[in-house]
Amino acid sequence: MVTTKEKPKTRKKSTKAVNVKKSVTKDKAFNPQDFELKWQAKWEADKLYRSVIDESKPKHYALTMLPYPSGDLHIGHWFSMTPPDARARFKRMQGYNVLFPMGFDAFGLPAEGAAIKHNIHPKKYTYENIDRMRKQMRSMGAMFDWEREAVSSDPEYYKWTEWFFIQLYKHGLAYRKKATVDWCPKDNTTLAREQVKGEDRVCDRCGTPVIKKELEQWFFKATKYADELLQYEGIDWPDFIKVSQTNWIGRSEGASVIFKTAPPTPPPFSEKMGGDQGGGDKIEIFTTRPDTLWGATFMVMSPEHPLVDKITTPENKEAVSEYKAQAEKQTDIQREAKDRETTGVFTGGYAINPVNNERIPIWVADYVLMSYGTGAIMAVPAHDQRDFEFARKFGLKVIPVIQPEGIELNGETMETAHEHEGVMINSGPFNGTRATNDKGLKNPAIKAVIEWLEERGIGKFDVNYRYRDWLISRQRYWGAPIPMVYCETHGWNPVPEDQLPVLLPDDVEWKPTGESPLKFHPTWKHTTCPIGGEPAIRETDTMDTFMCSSWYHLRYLSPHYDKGPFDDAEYNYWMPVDTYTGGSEHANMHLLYFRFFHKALRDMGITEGGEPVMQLRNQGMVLAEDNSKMSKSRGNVVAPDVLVQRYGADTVRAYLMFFARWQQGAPWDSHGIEGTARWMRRVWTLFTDTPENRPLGSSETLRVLRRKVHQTLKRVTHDFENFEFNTIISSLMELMNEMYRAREAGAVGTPEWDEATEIYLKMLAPVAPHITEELWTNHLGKPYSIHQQMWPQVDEAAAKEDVVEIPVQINGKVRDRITVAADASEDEIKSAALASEVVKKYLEGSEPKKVIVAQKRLVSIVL
RNA sequence: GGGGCGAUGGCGGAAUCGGCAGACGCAACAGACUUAAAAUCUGUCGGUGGUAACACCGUGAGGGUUCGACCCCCUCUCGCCCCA
Repeated sequence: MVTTKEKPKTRKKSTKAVNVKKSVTKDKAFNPQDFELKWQAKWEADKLYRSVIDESKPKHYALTMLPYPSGDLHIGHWFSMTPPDARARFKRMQGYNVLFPMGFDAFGLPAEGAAIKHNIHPKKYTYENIDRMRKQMRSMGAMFDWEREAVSSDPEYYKWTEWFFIQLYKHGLAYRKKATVDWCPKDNTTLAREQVKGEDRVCDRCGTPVIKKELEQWFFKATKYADELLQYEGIDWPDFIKVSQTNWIGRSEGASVIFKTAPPTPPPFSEKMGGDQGGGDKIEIFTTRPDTLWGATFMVMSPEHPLVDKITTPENKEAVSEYKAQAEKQTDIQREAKDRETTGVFTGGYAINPVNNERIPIWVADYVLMSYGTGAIMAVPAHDQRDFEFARKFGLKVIPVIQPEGIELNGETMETAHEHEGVMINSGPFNGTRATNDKGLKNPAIKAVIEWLEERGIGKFDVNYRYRDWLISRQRYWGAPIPMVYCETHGWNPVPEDQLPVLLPDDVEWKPTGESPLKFHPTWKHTTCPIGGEPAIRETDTMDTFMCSSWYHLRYLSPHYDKGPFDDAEYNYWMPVDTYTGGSEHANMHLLYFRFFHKALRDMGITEGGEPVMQLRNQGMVLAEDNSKMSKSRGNVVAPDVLVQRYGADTVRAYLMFFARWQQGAPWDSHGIEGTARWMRRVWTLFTDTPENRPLGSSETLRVLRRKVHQTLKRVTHDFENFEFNTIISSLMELMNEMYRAREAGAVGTPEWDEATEIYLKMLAPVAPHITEELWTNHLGKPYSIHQQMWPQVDEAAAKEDVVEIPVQINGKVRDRITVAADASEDEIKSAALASEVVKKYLEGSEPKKVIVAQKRLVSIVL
């Protein structure tokens, strides 16, 4: 059947709901305080959320980043935990055996800060905070399995953190090295590269600019996994996290080339020119542009480069050592700042460019950092802007070797470096070779030069990474001790595993001296060598807390297990993590350490599989109402406790799912929650307040109701799966409005109504666990607990519309709407459209040029 | 400077595949109920013009592809994040 609607009336559904007389069977008013605590207590007593291995069910490990016990749960914690809790509950109703654990990342600096500032012991501070936060978390009504709670500062936890360190050490993945490292002068500790942020090179934790220090520290060999960490096959992670990690690892292809130092001064009458009267020391450099080797007119070494002193000639000694001294004092900010003046000094030494045997001067400049590459570079001023500026400032030669099309570069007069494609010139055998803009071996010029270098044994293909090994030592007290012992005779050795854990002593003074507080403990550090029994000294630094959080997902599996870090049976059942949720600020820190750690464990035979987490999703941030960041210091933190007291946990949970796109976040809106609270009240009323003496609803009413129920179910199921929490709530609001209409139209008492109420509560249960349990168990009289019910099945036939309204466009503008049966064919739709009065008017008797029926959703007529 | 993400009413956002832009909610306004207020209920709510029917404009700006673009392509502006 096909009909034409005469008028494209307003599309708004007529909501002329009668302002019906109020009901009679009025239950008590909606008051979440009446039942939220009651149900929380019952669920806990009944162990409703206890997750135990059940081979008969598919498992789902839903992990959410564990919090630092800062003292009070803020709205951001709720935002990061309750929507994933709802999703975990949804998964459970779908028949999965769900593990959704919680714990505390309890070591770390703030506890020590509190110790120094308020003279509270870090342990006391931490555990009091944990107690408070545990209580606050219980008010969320989340399905955390508290019997699996893990606290990283418990000896039964950090025993295994230490154990992992020893395993890494034994497998050559942990090593001690003297290096120039980043030091935060405020937190008085070294930091890993990842923990130094931004242009200003500031400490990730406190925002203080870092300085460089030469220190002997413990590192993990994360770079061993650089290439593997670049592989993301088989894991469903957001692109921006993968891009961020890829950039962080910073793989670049190029060549390492050996330059040799030349004799300091060419002896004027030597017969052995180019021979080995002095000089001949190898200087290895890495370059991503071996195609520009012929244009290398000087070299630059980092002031810390070990060869600097050797090559510096007596006349330049003073200038060089002065320069080195001032460079040492500079922070990274100063050394790497873009706008600062180029500085450097000539060493008096020369190197031989191995491709053309040119003698080129060696300079020292602090823009070359020892920590990047090899600490020395070849400078090609014609094709690198920084080298170009350096050459111009100090009057060094500029030789173009890549000629761009149509322009002739002149080394004397050019004003900027030419960093792009062209044809090779002044490059001996390579003249005329085309260099493209491609990087690495994809660039034919680079590929050809590398082959040539390899044939001659003066260089080879090489890959350089930005990524550094993970510096794990922290000069702080409140962390897991590094279980290593040093003795004069046997050097560094791990504490025997049967002596673990190395316990953190309680009686320590926390003076911010820049040295580890454990160093000043009168007895703690003194021990005996595990090899020879001689007096020995313990490592007094503690581990980076990111070490603790690299394996917490494994401790949840069996938090009290004492024969290993985790119970294999639990591991085999639950791992890997199916869904991991948390903030994206950890892209290059925790999330990278986490992946590295898992790969290392795999190679040590401790676990299987190289990836800990299959699916990762990141929530956005809840900002303050004025769009600024929420922080204690600004005093704009929204406290969930107050909201729970006022609206109930269900409303707070629902509002957090509704008020923003979860993966994006938004500024907080304290008015907005009223709308969600109103919705909850209306749901309550819908179920508890039945209007009487309504004539039984028509079959049309019931069909419309049933259709909406199943359409909503379909949508909600899809949206839970895809973390689209806001539209779950809006669909449920829509369905409730429809149910109010159906109720007024007499649907109550029909099987359709009963189905609607049942499905409604099941869909709402993951979002609002308390109100749904109350309505399900006490008002509908269904068997406890709603949280053990199965997720309903969509009845596709019921969800289908039987008539559809199709807009008709004429020359791209909607001019009419026709109503056709949902199963009308395209031809039927087409003739219905052409039969429309409005269309006829526009056609004025002529034939349309073109009529397109688009997927039975729209008709487009071109005149 | 490089990379990523984003920009839709007063606000948060919706539009599942290139096919009715603005669902759902907040705020606002009007009305019902009330001695009054709150709560609740009803209605209006992108802009311009018009009593109205309706017309035109409208998804950061400009261009392109297409019967048709919030969606795809190019250029630009702004904002946030990461890296230099």
